[in-house]
Amino acid sequence: MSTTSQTMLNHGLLEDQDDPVPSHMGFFPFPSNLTSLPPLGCHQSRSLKAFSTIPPSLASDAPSSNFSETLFSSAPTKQREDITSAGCRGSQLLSLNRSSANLWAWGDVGESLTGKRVGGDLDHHHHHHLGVSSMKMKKIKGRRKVREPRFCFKTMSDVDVLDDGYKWRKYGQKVVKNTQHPRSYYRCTQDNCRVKKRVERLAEDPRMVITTYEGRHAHSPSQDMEDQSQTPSHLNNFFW
DNA sequence: CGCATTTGACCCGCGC
DNA sequence: GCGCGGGTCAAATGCG
Repeated sequence: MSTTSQTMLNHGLLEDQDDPVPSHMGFFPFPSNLTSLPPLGCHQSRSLKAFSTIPPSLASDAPSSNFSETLFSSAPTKQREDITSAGCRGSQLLSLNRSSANLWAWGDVGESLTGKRVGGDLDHHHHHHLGVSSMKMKKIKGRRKVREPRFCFKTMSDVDVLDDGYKWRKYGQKVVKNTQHPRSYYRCTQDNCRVKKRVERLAEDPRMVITTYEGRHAHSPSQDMEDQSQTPSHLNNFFW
């Protein structure tokens, strides 16, 4: 069982992307047991989007569930793993550094934020090997890879897959090195929606679930969440 | 029977 | 160039 706050949060992404997405689309409803948001203003930072603190303004609103910490991040996997494996007991702003190994991810976010020039190359890049459908999204002129912006957060939950209002289909599972818990890979079941998410448990504290979203939904949650998403809330209008 | 999950194989990038 | 590790595919399997 996960924690039980009924608060439904929508996060919107405003960055231009290669995908033509209606402005009202692309929201990230966060799991119902997620009780905090990153501090306002985080969307202004292009190099750092990791938060582990409950904003003071929201902390008092947080239900007294066993929620303990939420981390938002657009950090690429390796960095995120470094963070989590380095110990998450603190509630401090997490420092993320670019690394050459992860330029693709940062590059994507940065470019999409600053100017965008991704679309053309991307759509016309051809591919003929196995594993194409998603691989095609990753290469630009053989060097730069393209990834959707990522957001990860950490939640204390007994269930791996947090209910965020979207339907997900599992497409892979992988044992991560130095971890006894496998990482699961999910894809949004909606047609033409390439949003993926990755779920894993923290090695140090298996009670903590790390969920990483990648991409933007090109549709609404279209489920029983719709009602809640329309509930007026100062949280619903938060944007990265 | 249709859809979701499982799981081994494969691909790719990166570091050495 | 090779090995490793992460990410994805897709056939097999499970399940309602």
